[in-house]
Amino acid sequence: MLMATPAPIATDDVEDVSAILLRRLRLLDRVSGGEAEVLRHAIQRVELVDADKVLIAAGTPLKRSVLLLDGFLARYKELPDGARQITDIHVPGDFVDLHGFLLKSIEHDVASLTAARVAYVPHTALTAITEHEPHLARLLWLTTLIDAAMQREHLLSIGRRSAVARVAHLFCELYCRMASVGLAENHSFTMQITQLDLADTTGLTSVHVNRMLRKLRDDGLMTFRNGLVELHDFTGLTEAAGFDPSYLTIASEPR
Amino acid sequence: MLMATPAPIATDDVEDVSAILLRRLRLLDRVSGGEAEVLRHAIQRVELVDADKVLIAAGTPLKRSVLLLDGFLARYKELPDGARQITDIHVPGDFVDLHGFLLKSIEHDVASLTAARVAYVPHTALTAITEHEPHLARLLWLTTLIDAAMQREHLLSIGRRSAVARVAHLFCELYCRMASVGLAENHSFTMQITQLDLADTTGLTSVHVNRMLRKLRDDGLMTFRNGLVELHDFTGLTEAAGFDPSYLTIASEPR
DNA sequence: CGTTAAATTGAAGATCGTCAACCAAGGTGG
DNA sequence: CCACCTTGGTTGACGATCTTCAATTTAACG
Repeated sequence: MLMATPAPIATDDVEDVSAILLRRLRLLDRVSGGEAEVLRHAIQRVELVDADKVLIAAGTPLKRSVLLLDGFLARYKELPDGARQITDIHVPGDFVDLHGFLLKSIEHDVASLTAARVAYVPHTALTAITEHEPHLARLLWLTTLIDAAMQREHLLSIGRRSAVARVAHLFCELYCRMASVGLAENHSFTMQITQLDLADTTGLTSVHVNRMLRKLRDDGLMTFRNGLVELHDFTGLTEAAGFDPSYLTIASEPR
Repeated sequence: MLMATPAPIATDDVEDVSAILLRRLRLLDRVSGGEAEVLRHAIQRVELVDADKVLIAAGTPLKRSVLLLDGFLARYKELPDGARQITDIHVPGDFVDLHGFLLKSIEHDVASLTAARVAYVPHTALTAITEHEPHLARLLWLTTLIDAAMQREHLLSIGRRSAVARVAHLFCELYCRMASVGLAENHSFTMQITQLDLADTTGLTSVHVNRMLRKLRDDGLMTFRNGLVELHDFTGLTEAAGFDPSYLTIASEPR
């Protein structure tokens, strides 16, 4: 993962690039060697992007989709008055705008929250997968459905949870997602995003997020400082959040 | 559609049953005669349900998916304290829990808001479509992606819009969706849901929804009484809502 | 009619936002 | 090398929006 202190990043190791996606898909179902090979060939180019760059502007016609390898991306919508709502925060291994494959253009922006490394998959390759690899196609479809499940949990948070619970819930979810791809352990991970990003995700103001983080810190549940997330009392945090990860961990049955 | 005053409902006209889904899909792309035939055979049973019935409880293993023919269904999540958040309101023609096909079980409940008529599609038929009808499979996938796009707009509403705007936006969206399947015209449609349902959708209380409806009525924008929705000043309402329907009307390109 | 669910309105209070000031850290240029 | 500039974080005071509580009205229905 990208560190606060610069770390060497391989930019063209395609083998490694497909690995994180495979790891993700294999949490959902068996992926055959042939399918893995098809995925490997579908991934075209690797690019580095700085923090706070718009990768995809709403409405742009799309011919390829973005796979996130390192760093954090966000999808968000904006109101005329400038208010921003982040609908999804993406972690490495996420097929960020796979839905753009069939939507042809997306109605929201995609931007980097931190420096990031991404790969591109042309839509022609995805069409071919739906034509010749139905099982793999179902798995890719499934990843977009899990995205939607996370959006629904997000709706529950913003619509019905208190401000503290929203912030706590977000970190519970991010920890689980990071851990599932091997980027978090011991209830800790690094994430160089701002409190304003958290506010735009939780539907709060940065001022209020700051107060809620302070409360969580005072209660000994977690800290978030300098991009380091530490969940000191994970059980207590999940209770404060009303967090139940079942929407993330899908029962493993053949698809 | 189901009326306040009972209307005759055909319960076994399978031809008619596939028609509303076809109409929906044909808004998105060309559907061949062969594909239409496959869909017709995929639809198995038609059932009537009363208002306020849980059709699918969260976590139940699923072997079939629900197609809504008449009336209104909702998908929602609940908090331990009983607070409810509706994530999606479904209108006739919606493939309500198509995502249950690959998720195998869904993490939220599906219930009827009004009396409704539904049809079932077995998952074996859907698997067959992904195996033998890739283009049709892409169209079905696309409908789940449009659901997710509506959820994102919903997130923007709850996270960043004022209470009046949220209510106004919801009715703008429902009108457009009803009109697209021929169930609304002249900026009016019938919908026998309660103000509590609206509250659980918009993340407000029923008391506050009531006040916002009053404001919209006083401003001459719309009325909602006895299940009759009338958008007296649609332009004004879209302005109050910040409504832009582009997330619903997908550019028609081959998929 | 009597009963129930839903809508309506008022009054009071809590949560969260706004405004404003200040601090800390890191980068830049004179 | 250090002033200074920018970005992000922190805190307090105050106010607005929305919730809560409660009472009353309306509508639907046997």
